[in-house]
Amino acid sequence: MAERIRVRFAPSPTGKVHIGNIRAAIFNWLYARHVGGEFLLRVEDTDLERSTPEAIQALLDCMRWLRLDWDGEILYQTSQRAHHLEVAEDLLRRGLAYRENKGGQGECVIFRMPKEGVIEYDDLVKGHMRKQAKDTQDFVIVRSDGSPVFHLANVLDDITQGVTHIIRGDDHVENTFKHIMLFRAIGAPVPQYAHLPMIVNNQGKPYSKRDGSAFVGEFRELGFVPDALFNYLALLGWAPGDDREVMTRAEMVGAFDFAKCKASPARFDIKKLTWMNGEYIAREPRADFEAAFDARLQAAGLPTEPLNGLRDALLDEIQPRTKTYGDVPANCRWFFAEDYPFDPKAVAKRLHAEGVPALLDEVAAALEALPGFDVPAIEAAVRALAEARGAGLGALVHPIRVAVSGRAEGPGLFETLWLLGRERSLRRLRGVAARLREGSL
RNA sequence: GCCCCCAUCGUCUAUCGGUCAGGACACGGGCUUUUCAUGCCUGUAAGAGGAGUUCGAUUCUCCUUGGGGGUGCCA
Repeated sequence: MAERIRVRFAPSPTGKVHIGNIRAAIFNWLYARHVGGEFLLRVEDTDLERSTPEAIQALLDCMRWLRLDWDGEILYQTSQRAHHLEVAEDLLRRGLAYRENKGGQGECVIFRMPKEGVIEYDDLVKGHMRKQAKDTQDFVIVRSDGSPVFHLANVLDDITQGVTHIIRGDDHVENTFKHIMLFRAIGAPVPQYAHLPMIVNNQGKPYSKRDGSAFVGEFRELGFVPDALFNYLALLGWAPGDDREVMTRAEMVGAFDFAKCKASPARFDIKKLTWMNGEYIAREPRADFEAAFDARLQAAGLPTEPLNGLRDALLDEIQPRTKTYGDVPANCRWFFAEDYPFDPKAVAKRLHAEGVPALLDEVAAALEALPGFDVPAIEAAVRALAEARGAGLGALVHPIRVAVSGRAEGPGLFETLWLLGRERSLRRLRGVAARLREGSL
């Protein structure tokens, strides 16, 4: 019977989870689910300074938000310290490691790397890898202060957890040769390795917070939905081979394959992520959209009920054009509050034109005279007025829109007026006309 | 310096020797006879350079160039 495949995500909790890091988690998860193996979580909390309970909580929140469910209990690396040191002692006894005091920092334990021959392995994404022993160096496994170093702890914990496949960032490639020798020295089977290309910025350097949002929490704040972020990140370095891009979890799990993973770095493109996020939001069930939508309005100090009611009709207009939830308050504030900001560019272009005040008053009068105030009637009235003035529809539509919303874009104008309601529309139209005349806008 | 890796449109990618080098994002144009969004149609845009192997290279090999990673007490 084949051995059950086990992979792991082994982050050190530092308070914030970097997208490059979570991408590694995503690939691990995808692979585990694809092969029906186990996805383990190990918290490498050896840095006591940064590994606070809050940092660990932030990590777990992030995992849950992205629905990266793990199997079994979490292994905390600090709990393995005694074991790590025992093994170091054993390596020492067997002459595979030695003590040395270099630079007067005290004695540390150093692992011996081979002096001749070659170390090689087959990387699931990078192919055959080899390194001459002469190009390697012995390395510290226990610091002079008695604490185990990453290399030792990492390898031992992988043995303890029965990890069969190590899927991690490209920055660990060099460590792999060291780790392989450690596995051998300890007498444990060497796992399979898969090194994922780095996520880089426009300069081709590792993507960092200097390049924009780099932590999962920030994307959450900005109003990206977890499935979109997951989907986008999964596509950085992997493609199913056909032209699918927006995919469900099940589709991604089904199609995932290291043979389709690229070995070259991938640039992070916020524009494409934003597009994909819009795709996900547009397809969300209305209840989900409403929950996120309301939360954003409330956070901005706005009511969740539009000034003129008609909430469902309003949401029909808003949902398909929402790219990120963070944009919600600014994009539809005028439907929920009487005070709404005017975009200076829109004002300059559409309102600061000859005859606009008179036009707005005329529109108001026409709308006021309407027997009923519904979309077809509004449209007919505006069109009739345009014709009477011998003007194009655009000459009326744009100033009206900016007057009632302060912005140059939004739902269709006739729908916008209807959603706003007659009284409010008239008041805004006349109010803006007056302000334009007195030069206060 | 030394070691390792990488290289297709601006970006993410498809192509597993023979393709009009395809798709998506972004950008431009058009239509849906108002904006924005959506949808549909459409345009611009790529195999870093040089050898070699081959009837034939984006694809295989080598070199150069460029980029990235690593280089004994970060992880």
